[in-house]
Amino acid sequence: MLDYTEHDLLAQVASMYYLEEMTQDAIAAQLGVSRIKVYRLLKQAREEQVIQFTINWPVQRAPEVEAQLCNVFHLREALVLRPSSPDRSHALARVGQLGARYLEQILRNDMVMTVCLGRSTYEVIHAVRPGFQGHVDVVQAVGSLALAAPELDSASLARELAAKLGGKAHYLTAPMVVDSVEAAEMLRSQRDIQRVLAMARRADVALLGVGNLDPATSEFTKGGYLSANELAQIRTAGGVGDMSGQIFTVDGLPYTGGFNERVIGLRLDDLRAIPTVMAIAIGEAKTKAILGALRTGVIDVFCTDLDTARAVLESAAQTRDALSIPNPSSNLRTNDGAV
Amino acid sequence: MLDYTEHDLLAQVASMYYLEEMTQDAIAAQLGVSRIKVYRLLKQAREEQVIQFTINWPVQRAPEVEAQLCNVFHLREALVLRPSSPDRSHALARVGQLGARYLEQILRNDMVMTVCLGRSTYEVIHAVRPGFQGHVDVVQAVGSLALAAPELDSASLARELAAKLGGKAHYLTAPMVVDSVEAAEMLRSQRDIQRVLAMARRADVALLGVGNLDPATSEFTKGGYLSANELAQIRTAGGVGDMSGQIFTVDGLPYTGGFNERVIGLRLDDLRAIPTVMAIAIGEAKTKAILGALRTGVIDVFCTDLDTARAVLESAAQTRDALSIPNPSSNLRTNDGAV
DNA sequence: ACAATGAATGTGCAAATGTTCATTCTAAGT
DNA sequence: ACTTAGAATGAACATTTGCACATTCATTGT
Repeated sequence: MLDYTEHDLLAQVASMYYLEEMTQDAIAAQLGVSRIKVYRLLKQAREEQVIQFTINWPVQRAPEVEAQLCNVFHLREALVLRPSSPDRSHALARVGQLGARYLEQILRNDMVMTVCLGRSTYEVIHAVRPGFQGHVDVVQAVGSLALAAPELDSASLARELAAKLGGKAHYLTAPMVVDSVEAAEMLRSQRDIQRVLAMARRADVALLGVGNLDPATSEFTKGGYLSANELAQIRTAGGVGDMSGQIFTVDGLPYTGGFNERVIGLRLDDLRAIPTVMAIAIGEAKTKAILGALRTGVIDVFCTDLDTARAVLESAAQTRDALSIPNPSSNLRTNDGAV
Repeated sequence: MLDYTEHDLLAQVASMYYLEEMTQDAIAAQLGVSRIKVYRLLKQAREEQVIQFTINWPVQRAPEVEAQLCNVFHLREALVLRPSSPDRSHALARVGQLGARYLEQILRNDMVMTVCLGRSTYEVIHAVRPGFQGHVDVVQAVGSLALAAPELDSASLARELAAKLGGKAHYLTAPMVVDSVEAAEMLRSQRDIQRVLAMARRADVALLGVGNLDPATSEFTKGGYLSANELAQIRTAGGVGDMSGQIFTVDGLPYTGGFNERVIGLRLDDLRAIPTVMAIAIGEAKTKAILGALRTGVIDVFCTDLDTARAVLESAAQTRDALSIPNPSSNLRTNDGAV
């Protein structure tokens, strides 16, 4: 961590350069240091996120679709980004920003958050702006995964978010998945882990991504915890996606094929008890996974883009038709999502 | 205002330059435009605040002093910045940031804000980050002043803030001060002005600076509405400062020498009726003005730095001693500030 | 005491950026 | 159709920035 005077100097220099638009030479002269030093301070300021660049994407939301999602899946809030540019490269970053703004608005001093892992979660956390008034502690919701991209791990995410929210990070010092149920139980009985899990359960807000068990992209396979084969088996047995490492079926029921028990982290029931669970996911490839996730009844606030939202609603309607529930008006509260 | 595709382009370019750290040449090549165009888009992106630089100052507050201020002046909240660097040049910017974060936290969708003019107000508004979830309309609390720095005028401040909060700005199309009471009444009876003033009175949140009637720096003299002489007279007659153009005495009573009636804007009584009035002021030169301001009972939330806070508390204690109120423990609610 | 290691600082140059001015395009008026 | 004001563009140049490398400074081990 950065100590007060260092941090203050970085802030000072960054402010002069980026806000007052002074040249590095001018700053150097005023502070009585060499220009190259100013250059290095600026570099450090960016690295340490003492200065943050926030892009204000033009956000257009889709209130009709948001209302539909809320009705069909009993959500408290849905945030649907209406995309414009054909270029989809920034879609996740923009949805992340949408989620981050929502988060910023609901957080209050002394709340506790819990986060899991993944790119969606990362994007939200990254888009949260520092300078929060007050302190929010952040607890890891699941164990750590040896990932290709270490910044996407739940531990680093917890750290980054805690730094932005002026609170402490609490780490779950365990792997996300272990080899046997016994090993998992053993770990869970450890004092440290018990304490952190208990804290996570009492969190005010949880932030989750939805994984879709795709052998090509799943963090499970990348981390070496599941082979492509095992994943395929799980999918055959009805698993469609996961949140916080907990796999569920397309009906939103926990997967019973014996994987979830080996995960060290919050269970779906734990999540359901958290007052505000916010989930982010985009991509039509994730349609089934998202459908299952929304039906678990875990999610209170869901954040996505228009294409995904439409695909999910479409898919939900089809399933409903297949179950021959008559006339499912989107204005009536149906019971699909409840568990 | 910026239309969607323009805004999107600016965001795109800004993201490539500041986040992905591409050179202007590379961006130009990828988008198929000239480098110079990219340069201009970047410039525009900064001007329009499509990209924003947020400095993460290590903010240290002074809770003891905050509590004292709250007690002595019956404030709902006091925000006191504990300064570190001997360099005071950034003090106002940082106090502004402190105020802005507080604002961001209390604002809710569909609220209405009202703002006056001045550098302090400007700093707060400038530090408010765009991307607010929802809409907040902003109403001018006082008429416009022909200022040296037009960006400090209430009309431009209202515009900037409204843009950031995704709402409409409502302008009070009148000068701040007119030559006679009759002229003022005439103006106030105009439909337009009546409407806007009524709206300002019903605002949920007001943002004010505290002026100290210093001939050298007062916006009144700069705007040509008061000569240095007149100002001196007002000070002799007991006026110590102003908020929203309304002058008050060190006891927090409205100044009765006949200036306030010529101002087109919210009166102190109007302000007192607004649920949340936030005021910002720093500088030991403003001690007396701030003391009077706090005693008007108008202010709910006060934002300043440590030196100023101490000076004001000191000054308040002296006045109390002079009035020989015994044993003014700071833990007891005294009655100084009430009007 | 003396080398050795590594962090902090400075130099010089190539690359990137900002600015000015002339030119081209656009569109509205006569 | 021609003119003209004003915006958008681009070329050329001055300034600023980033970086590789050299140097100094402090610290630790022998």
